[in-house]
Amino acid sequence: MFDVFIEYLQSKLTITDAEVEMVKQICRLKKLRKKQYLLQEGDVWRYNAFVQKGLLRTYRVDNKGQEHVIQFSAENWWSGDRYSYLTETPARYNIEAIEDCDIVLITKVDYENLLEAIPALNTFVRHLVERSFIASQNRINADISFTAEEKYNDFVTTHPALLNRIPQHMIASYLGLTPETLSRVRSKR
Amino acid sequence: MFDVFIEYLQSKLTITDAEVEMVKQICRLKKLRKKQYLLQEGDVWRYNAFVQKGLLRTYRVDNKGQEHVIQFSAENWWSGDRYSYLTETPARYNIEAIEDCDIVLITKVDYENLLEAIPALNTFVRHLVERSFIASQNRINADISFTAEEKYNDFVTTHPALLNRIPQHMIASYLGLTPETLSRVRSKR
DNA sequence: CGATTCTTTGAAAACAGTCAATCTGTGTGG
DNA sequence: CCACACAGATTGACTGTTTTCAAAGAATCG
Repeated sequence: MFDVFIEYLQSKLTITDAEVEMVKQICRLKKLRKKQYLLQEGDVWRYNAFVQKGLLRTYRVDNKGQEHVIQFSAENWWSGDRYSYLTETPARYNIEAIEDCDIVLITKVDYENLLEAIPALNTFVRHLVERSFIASQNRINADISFTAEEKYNDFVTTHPALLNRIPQHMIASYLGLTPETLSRVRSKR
Repeated sequence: MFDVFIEYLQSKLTITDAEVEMVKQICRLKKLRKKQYLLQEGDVWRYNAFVQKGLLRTYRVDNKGQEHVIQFSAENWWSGDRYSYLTETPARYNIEAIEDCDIVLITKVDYENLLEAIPALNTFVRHLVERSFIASQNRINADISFTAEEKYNDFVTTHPALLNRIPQHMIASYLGLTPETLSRVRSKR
């Protein structure tokens, strides 16, 4: 049931059988069909979510009704609204399944306790978040300095595996472009 | 000598006198005059840097020779090239003093050992990096969905204290705009 | 299949960038 | 202390890229 998640942990750090048992105790599995929501704007996000299977998109709706994709989360990656989680305020993001998904959910309290109980996991998560931060900075760099064409080329080389699983207009949104512009960029290659 | 840093730690977490001593042992102070560099592209970044006083800018030079500001770091904040630090490869960023600075440096080995020795610090740093990540996502959101005017207004409300300490052309660069465009945006307010 | 969603294409408009010149303010050295 | 140099900011005219609006083609899914 949580096999993918447990294997992920074992591949990333040394963890005893007892600790694996602790983890399993606090995990909950959530299945999502395509187009269903893991989180909707206005709800408070109270979990840490690990994607065992499938693909999610996190997006925000601006005051003109336009959607902007903030993140994609595929298998073996994490999802959630960290700001809502941290402050326990209503989420400004929506998280929707692009494909049928298997998600592991751990509540905030269980998660924080778990990390205190397993120092190696605490350190692993710290390093994980640091790498996420590095990835964010790379994306910021692309956003502020690349042309439309460069943004797309960068996406293709950085996320080749996602390319054929995500509708083009969502990639456009992720890159801060209109679908029409992305279509034209692609036709020029 | 490290007073500001120690006070910062004490304000953020509970820490014993012995632990404070440990911290002091591994700290090194670096003073920078305005326009001096903390890190230059090509060098490997091997520290964690805490700004006690002053203001730094982290920027990258693109293949057309154009500078792009990735981050500003003022007092009571951290600086560094996390990617170079993590991978021990030559930095792609430059970090330059906008004002005279007092910087606390801790080497990678000392830092990692310290965090293992003080679990509360490990958790604090994890939360710190998580908040940095949230801030990055907010900036990405602005980059992909705001107009020039909205980007500047957002900067003004998010970083009011920095506004008068940073030359306008650097703010423009941070926002992904040309100095001319930012000047025109400002004249319209 | 039929309906819906997604992608492409075209033409016009808006926005931001470029280039060049001028203006402003600041700091330095004589 | 003044004059000058220099960096930074502003302004104008123009260019170019991206967006917008609209419509027509694909592709996908029930």
